[in-house]
Amino acid sequence: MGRNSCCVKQKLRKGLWSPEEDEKLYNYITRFGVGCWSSVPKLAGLQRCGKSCRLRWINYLRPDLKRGMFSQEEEDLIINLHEALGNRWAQIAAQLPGRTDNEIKNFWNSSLKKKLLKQGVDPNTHKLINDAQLAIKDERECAELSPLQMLQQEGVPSSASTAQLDHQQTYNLSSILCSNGGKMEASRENLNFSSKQVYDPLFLSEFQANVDPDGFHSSFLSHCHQNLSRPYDQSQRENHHHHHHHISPICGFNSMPNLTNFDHQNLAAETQFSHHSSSRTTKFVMNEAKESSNASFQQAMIHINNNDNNNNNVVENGGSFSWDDESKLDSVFPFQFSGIQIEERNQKLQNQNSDDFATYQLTALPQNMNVFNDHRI
DNA sequence: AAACGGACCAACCGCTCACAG
DNA sequence: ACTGTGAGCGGTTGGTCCGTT
Repeated sequence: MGRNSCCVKQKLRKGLWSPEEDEKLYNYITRFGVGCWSSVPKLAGLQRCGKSCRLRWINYLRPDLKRGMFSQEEEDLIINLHEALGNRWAQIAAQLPGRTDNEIKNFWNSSLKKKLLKQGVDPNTHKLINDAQLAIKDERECAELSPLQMLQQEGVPSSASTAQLDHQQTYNLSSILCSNGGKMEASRENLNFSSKQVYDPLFLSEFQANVDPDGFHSSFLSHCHQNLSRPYDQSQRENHHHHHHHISPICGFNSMPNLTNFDHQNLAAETQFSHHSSSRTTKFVMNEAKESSNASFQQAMIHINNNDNNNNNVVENGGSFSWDDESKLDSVFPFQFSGIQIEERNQKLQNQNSDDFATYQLTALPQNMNVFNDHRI
């Protein structure tokens, strides 16, 4: 007998969110921020559990969400990060502003996995399917071969399409290449990540800090209100369709995401939280590795950097990464600190020698609950 | 036209972790 | 040290759409 979920226990609503529910949650969060998720549904007038509200906000309502198809750059980054991090979707998502872990996870399971398999790459190990045999081979021999030679040796026809070969070479470089020591391969197992749970100290507190004093993102809401008259089913269907074709024509509370680019850009500019969270999380990951002086992790990151350099110049210093150069840390990932975030970081650096972004809390905003008491739905 | 199966994705579930008391 | 609670994460499920037979 499994235990009942919180929703069952409290006889709360489950399933898809209605536009009205979305509107309530959106209005509430934009006005008051998130104090404690478990109290949000009550205060927002929703028959949902806090968990469900949190998920809805993170995966759908957050105004900084990017929608539509994953770009080639994003796709490459996901594959590279997955190779280094495994199924740590939240950490992967932290490097892709505007994307949620759920979105990336779904994309991976429904698309990328198959894509890699088609290319003869095991999506779990990121090695060529035949690499089980390859692993048994003398590592020294492996170190002496170029990736291309190895692919050829493994029976990958030299007539394989250039694109495919390039892809394989790129994504399997760290798997195939053996460094001089023969033990520098970046794999999930030897990354030796801290088992400590990594919270992306998300947008929430930052969002709260950026909420319009009037309590509304007027551009977003006015746009939404214009569209609220759309029949739910109709808009849902249309959106589903459009989502597949990567067009976000309207903005309303439907059960599919549909922020327009215009809205997204405006709101992202206002709030900036995903960049913030990305940087923090990146810092955390970096510091974890830095502190553990784990060469494999560093190698993994360099590997990612090198690939990114090859692909789209995301990183500046892939070949000569140095942990000691704090200023370079920020350039390792494309999402920079900005504004208040820099101030915050500098303070941190001053206060505690720059080494502890992991200690950032997801600061629950309105500790003064009177704010909530004044709120009537 | 109906049935079927696959793809996609939002949402749920159960677990772990952090933290306060 | 222990316990309860809330937050967050990753795996999984279930609903919907669409293409094929």
